[in-house]
Amino acid sequence: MKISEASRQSGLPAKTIRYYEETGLIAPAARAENGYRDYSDIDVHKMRFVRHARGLGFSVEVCSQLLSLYEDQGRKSADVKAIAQEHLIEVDAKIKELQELRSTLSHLVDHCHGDNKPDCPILEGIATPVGAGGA
Amino acid sequence: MKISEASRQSGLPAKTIRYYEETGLIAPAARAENGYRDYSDIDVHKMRFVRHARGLGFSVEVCSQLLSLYEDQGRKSADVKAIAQEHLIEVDAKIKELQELRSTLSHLVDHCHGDNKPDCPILEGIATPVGAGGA
DNA sequence: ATATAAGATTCTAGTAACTAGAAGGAAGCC
DNA sequence: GGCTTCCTTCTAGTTACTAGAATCTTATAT
Repeated sequence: MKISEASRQSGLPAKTIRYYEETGLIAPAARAENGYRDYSDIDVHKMRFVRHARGLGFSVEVCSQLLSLYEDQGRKSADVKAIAQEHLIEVDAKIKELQELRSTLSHLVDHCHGDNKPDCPILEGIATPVGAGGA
Repeated sequence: MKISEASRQSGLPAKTIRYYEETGLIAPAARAENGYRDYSDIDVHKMRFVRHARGLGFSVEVCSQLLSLYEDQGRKSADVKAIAQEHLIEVDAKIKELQELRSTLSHLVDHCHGDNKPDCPILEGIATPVGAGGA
Protein backbone atom coordinates (compact mmCIF):
# COMPACT_ATOMS: atom_id res chain seq x y z
CA MET A 1 0.00 0.00 0.00
CA LYS A 2 1.04 3.60 -0.50
CA ILE A 3 1.87 6.05 2.21
CA SER A 4 -1.56 7.65 2.41
CA GLU A 5 -3.19 4.31 3.10
CA ALA A 6 -0.51 3.42 5.65
CA SER A 7 -1.15 6.79 7.21
CA ARG A 8 -4.87 6.13 7.41
CA GLN A 9 -4.41 2.69 8.92
CA SER A 10 -1.66 3.63 11.33
CA GLY A 11 -2.95 6.99 12.42
CA LEU A 12 0.40 8.63 11.71
CA PRO A 13 0.47 11.57 9.27
CA ALA A 14 2.30 10.75 6.05
CA LYS A 15 4.80 13.50 6.83
CA THR A 16 5.49 11.87 10.16
CA ILE A 17 6.03 8.46 8.57
CA ARG A 18 8.63 9.92 6.23
CA TYR A 19 10.20 11.76 9.12
CA TYR A 20 10.40 8.58 11.18
CA GLU A 21 12.03 6.80 8.29
CA GLU A 22 14.48 9.64 7.75
CA THR A 23 15.50 9.67 11.40
CA GLY A 24 15.76 5.90 11.62
CA LEU A 25 12.87 5.18 13.95
CA ILE A 26 11.27 2.98 11.33
CA ALA A 27 13.10 1.06 8.64
CA PRO A 28 13.27 2.48 5.12
CA ALA A 29 10.16 1.47 3.22
CA ALA A 30 10.21 -0.83 0.24
CA ARG A 31 9.75 1.01 -3.02
CA ALA A 32 7.32 0.28 -5.83
CA GLU A 33 8.46 0.56 -9.44
CA ASN A 34 7.39 4.16 -9.62
CA GLY A 35 9.52 5.02 -6.62
CA TYR A 36 6.59 5.37 -4.23
CA ARG A 37 6.98 3.90 -0.77
CA ASP A 38 5.22 0.55 -0.49
CA TYR A 39 4.04 -0.65 2.90
CA SER A 40 2.89 -4.01 4.24
CA ASP A 41 0.44 -4.75 7.03
CA ILE A 42 3.41 -5.50 9.23
CA ASP A 43 4.85 -2.07 8.55
CA VAL A 44 1.54 -0.54 9.54
CA HIS A 45 1.48 -2.66 12.68
CA LYS A 46 4.85 -1.26 13.69
CA MET A 47 3.71 2.27 12.96
CA ARG A 48 0.78 1.77 15.25
CA PHE A 49 3.10 0.42 17.91
CA VAL A 50 5.15 3.56 17.61
CA ARG A 51 2.12 5.80 17.67
CA HIS A 52 0.84 4.19 20.86
CA ALA A 53 4.25 4.31 22.50
CA ARG A 54 4.55 7.99 21.63
CA GLY A 55 1.07 8.50 23.01
CA LEU A 56 2.31 7.11 26.31
CA GLY A 57 4.91 9.83 26.28
CA PHE A 58 7.98 7.76 25.44
CA SER A 59 10.55 9.78 23.52
CA VAL A 60 11.23 8.81 19.94
CA GLU A 61 14.57 7.43 21.03
CA VAL A 62 13.00 5.21 23.66
CA CYS A 63 10.29 4.21 21.19
CA SER A 64 13.10 2.95 19.01
CA GLN A 65 14.37 0.78 21.86
CA LEU A 66 10.89 -0.49 22.60
CA LEU A 67 10.34 -1.37 18.96
CA SER A 68 13.61 -3.30 18.91
CA LEU A 69 12.54 -5.21 21.98
CA TYR A 70 9.14 -5.83 20.46
CA GLU A 71 10.82 -7.37 17.43
CA ASP A 72 13.31 -9.35 19.50
CA GLN A 73 11.86 -12.75 20.35
CA GLY A 74 14.70 -13.33 22.79
CA ARG A 75 14.04 -10.20 24.84
CA LYS A 76 13.72 -10.19 28.60
CA SER A 77 10.58 -8.59 29.89
CA ALA A 78 12.73 -7.13 32.67
CA ASP A 79 14.41 -4.88 30.12
CA VAL A 80 11.09 -3.56 28.94
CA LYS A 81 9.86 -3.09 32.46
CA ALA A 82 12.95 -1.12 33.42
CA ILE A 83 12.36 1.31 30.56
CA ALA A 84 8.71 1.71 31.44
CA GLN A 85 9.45 2.24 35.11
CA GLU A 86 12.00 4.88 34.38
CA HIS A 87 9.48 6.67 32.23
CA LEU A 88 6.87 6.37 34.93
CA ILE A 89 9.19 8.11 37.34
CA GLU A 90 9.66 10.94 34.88
CA VAL A 91 5.94 11.25 34.32
CA ASP A 92 5.33 11.36 38.05
CA ALA A 93 7.93 14.08 38.42
CA LYS A 94 6.34 16.09 35.66
CA ILE A 95 2.88 15.71 37.17
CA LYS A 96 4.16 16.83 40.53
CA GLU A 97 5.88 19.83 39.02
CA LEU A 98 2.72 20.84 37.19
CA GLN A 99 0.58 20.38 40.26
CA GLU A 100 2.81 22.61 42.32
CA LEU A 101 2.86 25.20 39.60
CA ARG A 102 -0.89 24.91 39.29
CA SER A 103 -1.34 25.46 42.99
CA THR A 104 0.72 28.65 42.98
CA LEU A 105 -1.02 29.93 39.89
CA SER A 106 -4.42 29.14 41.26
CA HIS A 107 -3.76 31.03 44.50
CA LEU A 108 -2.64 34.06 42.54
CA VAL A 109 -5.71 33.97 40.33
CA ASP A 110 -8.00 33.61 43.33
CA HIS A 111 -6.62 36.73 44.93
CA CYS A 112 -6.91 38.94 41.90
CA HIS A 113 -10.04 41.07 41.71
CA GLY A 114 -9.97 41.13 37.96
CA ASP A 115 -11.35 44.62 37.59
CA ASN A 116 -10.41 47.93 35.98
CA LYS A 117 -7.85 48.81 38.60
CA PRO A 118 -4.13 48.20 38.24
CA ASP A 119 -3.61 46.51 41.61
CA CYS A 120 -2.82 42.93 40.77
CA PRO A 121 -1.72 40.20 43.16
CA ILE A 122 -0.79 38.05 40.19
CA LEU A 123 1.84 40.46 38.93
CA GLU A 124 3.00 41.10 42.48
CA GLY A 125 3.23 37.40 43.09
CA ILE A 126 5.34 36.92 40.00
CA ALA A 127 7.60 39.86 40.82
CA THR A 128 8.03 38.80 44.43
CA PRO A 129 7.08 35.18 45.03
CA VAL A 130 6.29 34.21 48.58
CA GLY A 131 9.47 33.15 50.30
CA ALA A 132 11.70 34.83 47.75
CA GLY A 133 12.22 38.05 49.65
CA GLY A 134 12.81 38.80 53.31
CA ALA A 135 14.92 37.70 56.25
CA MET B 1 26.79 45.63 36.49
CA LYS B 2 28.00 43.18 33.88
CA ILE B 3 26.06 40.23 32.61
CA SER B 4 27.56 37.66 34.94
CA GLU B 5 26.46 39.64 37.97
CA ALA B 6 23.01 40.21 36.50
CA SER B 7 22.90 36.50 35.86
CA ARG B 8 23.81 35.74 39.44
CA GLN B 9 21.25 38.13 40.86
CA SER B 10 18.45 37.22 38.48
CA GLY B 11 18.99 33.50 38.35
CA LEU B 12 18.96 33.53 34.56
CA PRO B 13 21.99 32.11 32.74
CA ALA B 14 23.96 34.78 30.88
CA LYS B 15 23.26 32.96 27.64
CA THR B 16 19.57 33.15 28.35
CA ILE B 17 19.74 36.87 29.07
CA ARG B 18 21.38 37.49 25.73
CA TYR B 19 18.85 35.22 24.08
CA TYR B 20 15.96 37.10 25.69
CA GLU B 21 17.40 40.37 24.49
CA GLU B 22 17.90 39.04 21.00
CA THR B 23 14.33 37.77 20.77
CA GLY B 24 12.87 40.93 22.25
CA LEU B 25 11.58 39.60 25.55
CA ILE B 26 13.78 42.04 27.43
CA ALA B 27 14.92 45.43 26.16
CA PRO B 28 18.43 45.77 24.73
CA ALA B 29 20.87 46.40 27.54
CA ALA B 30 22.78 49.63 27.95
CA ARG B 31 26.41 49.30 26.94
CA ALA B 32 29.51 50.30 28.85
CA GLU B 33 32.38 52.01 27.04
CA ASN B 34 34.06 48.72 26.34
CA GLY B 35 30.94 47.39 24.67
CA TYR B 36 29.94 45.14 27.55
CA ARG B 37 26.27 44.99 28.50
CA ASP B 38 25.58 47.13 31.55
CA TYR B 39 22.61 46.29 33.77
CA SER B 40 20.79 48.20 36.51
CA ASP B 41 18.92 46.81 39.51
CA ILE B 42 15.71 47.50 37.65
CA ASP B 43 16.87 45.36 34.76
CA VAL B 44 17.63 42.56 37.17
CA HIS B 45 14.22 42.98 38.76
CA LYS B 46 12.60 42.48 35.37
CA MET B 47 14.73 39.45 34.68
CA ARG B 48 13.57 37.95 37.91
CA PHE B 49 9.99 38.71 36.96
CA VAL B 50 10.52 36.86 33.71
CA ARG B 51 12.23 33.96 35.41
CA HIS B 52 9.36 33.50 37.84
CA ALA B 53 6.76 33.84 35.12
CA ARG B 54 8.57 31.22 33.05
CA GLY B 55 8.73 29.07 36.16
CA LEU B 56 4.96 29.23 36.31
CA GLY B 57 4.92 27.79 32.84
CA PHE B 58 3.94 30.89 30.89
CA SER B 59 5.37 30.88 27.39
CA VAL B 60 7.99 33.45 26.53
CA GLU B 61 5.43 35.23 24.40
CA VAL B 62 2.96 35.45 27.27
CA CYS B 63 5.77 36.48 29.61
CA SER B 64 6.32 39.38 27.29
CA GLN B 65 2.68 40.42 27.68
CA LEU B 66 2.86 40.02 31.44
CA LEU B 67 5.98 42.13 31.59
CA SER B 68 4.28 44.85 29.58
CA LEU B 69 1.33 44.79 31.95
CA TYR B 70 3.70 44.84 34.90
CA GLU B 71 5.29 47.99 33.54
CA ASP B 72 1.98 49.59 32.63
CA GLN B 73 0.67 51.60 35.57
CA GLY B 74 -2.67 51.97 33.80
CA ARG B 75 -3.27 48.24 33.40
CA LYS B 76 -6.48 46.53 34.40
CA SER B 77 -6.01 43.58 36.69
CA ALA B 78 -8.77 41.86 34.69
CA ASP B 79 -6.40 41.62 31.74
CA VAL B 80 -3.77 39.93 33.84
CA LYS B 81 -6.31 37.61 35.40
CA ALA B 82 -7.61 36.55 31.99
CA ILE B 83 -4.13 35.55 30.90
CA ALA B 84 -3.50 33.62 34.09
CA GLN B 85 -6.83 31.85 33.93
CA GLU B 86 -6.25 30.77 30.37
CA HIS B 87 -2.92 29.36 31.38
CA LEU B 88 -4.47 27.61 34.33
CA ILE B 89 -6.86 25.85 31.99
CA GLU B 90 -3.97 24.67 29.86
CA VAL B 91 -2.06 23.46 32.89
CA ASP B 92 -5.09 21.54 34.09
CA ALA B 93 -5.46 19.92 30.70
CA LYS B 94 -1.82 18.92 30.69
CA ILE B 95 -2.06 17.47 34.18
CA LYS B 96 -5.12 15.48 33.22
CA GLU B 97 -3.42 14.16 30.10
CA LEU B 98 -0.37 13.09 32.08
CA GLN B 99 -2.46 11.45 34.77
CA GLU B 100 -4.35 9.38 32.22
CA LEU B 101 -1.14 8.39 30.53
CA ARG B 102 0.36 7.59 33.90
CA SER B 103 -2.54 5.37 34.77
CA THR B 104 -2.21 3.34 31.58
CA LEU B 105 1.52 3.07 31.96
CA SER B 106 1.26 2.06 35.57
CA HIS B 107 -1.19 -0.74 34.79
CA LEU B 108 1.12 -2.09 32.13
CA VAL B 109 4.11 -1.99 34.45
CA ASP B 110 2.18 -3.74 37.21
CA HIS B 111 1.31 -6.64 34.96
CA CYS B 112 4.80 -7.25 33.67
CA HIS B 113 6.75 -9.93 35.49
CA GLY B 114 10.05 -8.31 34.67
CA ASP B 115 11.98 -11.55 34.35
CA ASN B 116 14.16 -13.29 31.78
CA LYS B 117 11.26 -14.40 29.62
CA PRO B 118 10.06 -12.57 26.53
CA ASP B 119 6.37 -12.46 27.48
CA CYS B 120 5.64 -8.83 28.14
CA PRO B 121 2.27 -7.25 28.79
CA ILE B 122 3.84 -3.83 28.33
CA LEU B 123 4.81 -4.48 24.73
CA GLU B 124 1.50 -6.20 24.10
CA GLY B 125 -0.34 -3.29 25.62
CA ILE B 126 1.48 -0.87 23.37
CA ALA B 127 0.94 -3.00 20.27
CA THR B 128 -2.74 -3.56 21.04
CA PRO B 129 -4.10 -1.08 23.55
CA VAL B 130 -7.26 -2.07 25.35
CA GLY B 131 -10.22 -0.92 23.35
CA ALA B 132 -8.25 -0.60 20.12
CA GLY B 133 -9.14 -3.97 18.71
CA GLY B 134 -12.36 -5.97 18.47
CA ALA B 135 -16.09 -5.54 17.87
C1' DA C 1 -6.16 12.68 -26.16
C1' DT C 2 -6.18 16.08 -22.83
C1' DA C 3 -7.13 18.71 -18.88
C1' DT C 4 -7.13 18.65 -14.18
C1' DA C 5 -6.98 17.11 -9.65
C1' DA C 6 -5.10 14.18 -6.24
C1' DG C 7 -1.28 12.07 -4.35
C1' DA C 8 3.61 10.97 -4.45
C1' DT C 9 8.55 12.59 -4.26
C1' DT C 10 12.44 15.62 -2.31
C1' DC C 11 14.33 19.59 0.04
C1' DT C 12 14.25 23.68 2.94
C1' DA C 13 12.81 26.08 6.71
C1' DG C 14 10.03 27.15 10.75
C1' DT C 15 8.29 26.04 15.52
C1' DA C 16 9.75 26.68 21.33
C1' DA C 17 13.17 27.89 24.24
C1' DC C 18 17.10 27.52 24.99
C1' DT C 19 22.19 25.44 25.22
C1' DA C 20 26.87 24.46 23.65
C1' DG C 21 30.84 25.70 21.41
C1' DA C 22 34.14 28.39 18.69
C1' DA C 23 36.90 32.51 17.75
C1' DG C 24 38.59 36.58 19.42
C1' DG C 25 38.89 40.93 22.32
C1' DA C 26 39.10 42.93 27.23
C1' DA C 27 39.94 42.93 32.37
C1' DG C 28 42.13 41.81 36.45
C1' DC C 29 45.97 39.99 39.07
C1' DC C 30 50.81 38.57 40.29
C1' DG D 1 54.40 39.78 30.45
C1' DG D 2 51.51 36.10 31.16
C1' DC D 3 47.52 33.68 33.01
C1' DT D 4 42.86 33.19 33.79
C1' DT D 5 38.41 34.72 33.46
C1' DC D 6 34.84 37.31 31.33
C1' DC D 7 32.91 39.54 27.56
C1' DT D 8 31.59 39.75 22.63
C1' DT D 9 29.38 37.57 18.29
C1' DC D 10 27.99 33.81 15.37
C1' DT D 11 26.77 29.14 14.24
C1' DA D 12 24.69 25.01 15.16
C1' DG D 13 22.39 21.44 17.95
C1' DT D 14 18.37 19.91 20.77
C1' DT D 15 12.93 17.42 20.31
C1' DA D 16 9.49 16.08 17.31
C1' DC D 17 7.41 17.36 14.06
C1' DT D 18 4.84 20.56 10.51
C1' DA D 19 4.35 23.61 6.50
C1' DG D 20 5.43 24.80 2.07
C1' DA D 21 7.63 24.72 -2.52
C1' DA D 22 8.80 22.49 -6.79
C1' DT D 23 8.26 18.53 -9.41
C1' DC D 24 6.51 14.03 -11.00
C1' DT D 25 2.84 10.20 -11.31
C1' DT D 26 -1.59 8.49 -11.33
C1' DA D 27 -6.42 8.56 -11.78
C1' DT D 28 -10.59 10.45 -13.49
C1' DA D 29 -13.59 13.14 -16.53
C1' DT D 30 -14.68 14.78 -20.94
